[in-house]
Amino acid sequence: MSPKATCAPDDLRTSRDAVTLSRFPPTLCSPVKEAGDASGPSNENLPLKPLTAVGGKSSSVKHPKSRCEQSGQRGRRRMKANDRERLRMHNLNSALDALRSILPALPEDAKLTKIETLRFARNYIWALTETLRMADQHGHTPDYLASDLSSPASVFSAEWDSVSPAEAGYGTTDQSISYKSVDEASCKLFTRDESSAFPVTFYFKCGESDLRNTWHY
DNA sequence: TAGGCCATCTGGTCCT
DNA sequence: AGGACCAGATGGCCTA
Repeated sequence: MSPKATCAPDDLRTSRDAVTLSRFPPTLCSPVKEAGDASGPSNENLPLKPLTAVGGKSSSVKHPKSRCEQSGQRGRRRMKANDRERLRMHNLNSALDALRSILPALPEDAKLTKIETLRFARNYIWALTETLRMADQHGHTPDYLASDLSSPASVFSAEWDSVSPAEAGYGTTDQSISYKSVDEASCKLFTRDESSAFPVTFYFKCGESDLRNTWHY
């Protein structure tokens, strides 16, 4: 984006020290009403974390006079902007949590980081798409999965378990996940149909590498 | 203790 | 004018 400006007005100029000294819990500088007003229509049930020290998670920092305490329109605008930004990031984190929830479950205490979640999701979607493609090649694509294979977004993992064998007319398609580490996991997809091309095991990666260059089964 | 991750503040830019 | 989005900066927490 744009380079940072270095010519802010004196009253708002941000030296490192100034920024540091300005950080303290929003509760101390943001009227409750304003924090609520900053929310959009979908924020009421957003579980806001306890307000913490600015720039950190502890409340043990001192709270010297900061920009937040400035009076005047500019200070109020900045406070409202901070509230909106905080809310925006909370919404972003909620979306990431929702994404984590539909990815194969991780072992306890192995929550994916943000970047790992995005990379894992990308590779997982790709692997599922490959699975469908292979099943299609072997003539084992149930109707309910025979959607447009070029559109991975139309495939939801929940669907694997959502149709009974009788409904689908095929062996049950299922998956089991095992993790070698947070960075690498294998996903075994199989059916009970003996003649099927399954089981197939995909190796997922959460790291930087492109799954399409490294995957195997 | 260093490094990774995270939440938050902040100012700039773009859009409505 | 105000809101959304973005990236830089900063400090706290956690772990190897």
